[in-house]
Amino acid sequence: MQLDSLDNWVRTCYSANITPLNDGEEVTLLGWVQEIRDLGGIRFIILQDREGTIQITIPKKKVPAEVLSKSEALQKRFSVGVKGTVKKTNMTPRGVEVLPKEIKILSTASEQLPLDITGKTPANIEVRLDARALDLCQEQNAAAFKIQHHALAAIRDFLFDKGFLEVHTPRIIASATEGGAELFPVEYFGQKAFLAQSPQLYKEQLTMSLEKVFEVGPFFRAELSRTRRHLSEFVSVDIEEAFANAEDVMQLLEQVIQYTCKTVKEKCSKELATLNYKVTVPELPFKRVTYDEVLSDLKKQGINIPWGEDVPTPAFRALGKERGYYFITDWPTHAKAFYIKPRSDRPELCEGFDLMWRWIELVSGGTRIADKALLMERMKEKGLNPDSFKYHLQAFDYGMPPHAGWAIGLERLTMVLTGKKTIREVSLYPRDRVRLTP
RNA sequence: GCCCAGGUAGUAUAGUCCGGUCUAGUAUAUGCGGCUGUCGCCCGCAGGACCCGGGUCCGAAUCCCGGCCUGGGCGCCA
Repeated sequence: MQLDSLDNWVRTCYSANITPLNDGEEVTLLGWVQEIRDLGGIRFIILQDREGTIQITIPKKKVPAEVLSKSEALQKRFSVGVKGTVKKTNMTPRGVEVLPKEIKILSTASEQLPLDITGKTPANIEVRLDARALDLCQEQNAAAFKIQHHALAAIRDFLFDKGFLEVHTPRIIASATEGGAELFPVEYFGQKAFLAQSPQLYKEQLTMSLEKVFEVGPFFRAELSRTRRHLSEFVSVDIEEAFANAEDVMQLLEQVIQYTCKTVKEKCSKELATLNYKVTVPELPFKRVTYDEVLSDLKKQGINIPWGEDVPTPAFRALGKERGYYFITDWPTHAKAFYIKPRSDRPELCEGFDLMWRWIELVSGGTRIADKALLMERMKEKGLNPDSFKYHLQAFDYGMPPHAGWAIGLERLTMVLTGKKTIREVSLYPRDRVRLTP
């Protein structure tokens, strides 16, 4: 097929911006054919762009021959440009349609698409991910990512306002940041290297100069996880703050979450309606529950967790979904990472916390150890060799301030904000144990 | 790594328990034809599928074994 070139055409507006008030105006629309309804003497083309759809109406006997023949050649997903006149009408739900004066066919598409883009026959997530580029052309599938965009923008705005500096730390590292074997090895000019699992050590070091920092970026975990809330590559929103403790950053966190929910509720009403989901703005402060209290609540339900053990997911589920957002504090020291500060009054407990939403761990954080000797001791208790952390440990010789921080799993937060039950739905191109493409 | 469940047209499903008019049904999508106000348009026609290999049996989508692939739960964690 002979394709048209864009030439000097410039979009005058998105489809969604056209209202009956634009009656009689000439518009240039760029987008895609979503649907064609041909009734014989009249043909309706639904043109879609990022912001929505609009009907192009073609009364076959009243349009120029060129427009008629172009419109006959159209198929679903063809990329098109339409120049035409807005007409107010009571024949469409939106109250407007566009009568075309000129149509350009900018690209074509397969006759049989791998997905039903009208959503009449929804495909499974596996099939959708295999054709992700097309899948995202459906409004309800793109909606989650528009919400994610606004959520992240809100988080950034809030942190900037609180004086945080956005930083970038390495993704390629020489040794494990938190120990364990859950790293992806990479070859680095003949040396063995790894993909970073977290910016933890770097952001801590930065508190002694930049004081309040945050980073948004992908991190990598080579865990053989197989759940609806794990990815091998996920986006982390990390902060670290000098001269702060766990309670300080918990207060910051609950404000960030509240502000994000408020922003999403205000700016994404269309997307939330598309997803048929409601975001509620949580009240502050969030409930704080200690590890011991969680254990005793579970005991009342007949679930006995020996003290010191981590709380298994089924137990969290048993606690009920009416809990919403809540903090769990005062974890056993040995259950948390080596850099989490033990309580000075009761060293078997630590100043680490998790922010839960129902049974999902959304955020984890805490006061960090600022004392080098204690940090080395904790490393050894965790079976880590302090020698492999020498570049990190040396920072503690130069005036490491007391500090605290946390990390939000962006995709998990997006699940909470969109009601999606599978994390792969809120990752554009998810990576998990079995999926490496597209 | 452990434990379940499942693989049927482009997509989504029925059928599998208890083998036989299953020549594998339906919806949607696709192609062709018809229709001047549709908006999940409508009507007609057409093509299109039992994951792979082996076994049992007169006969296998259905039962058995092996393989491959996928989903869910656990653990781990964001």
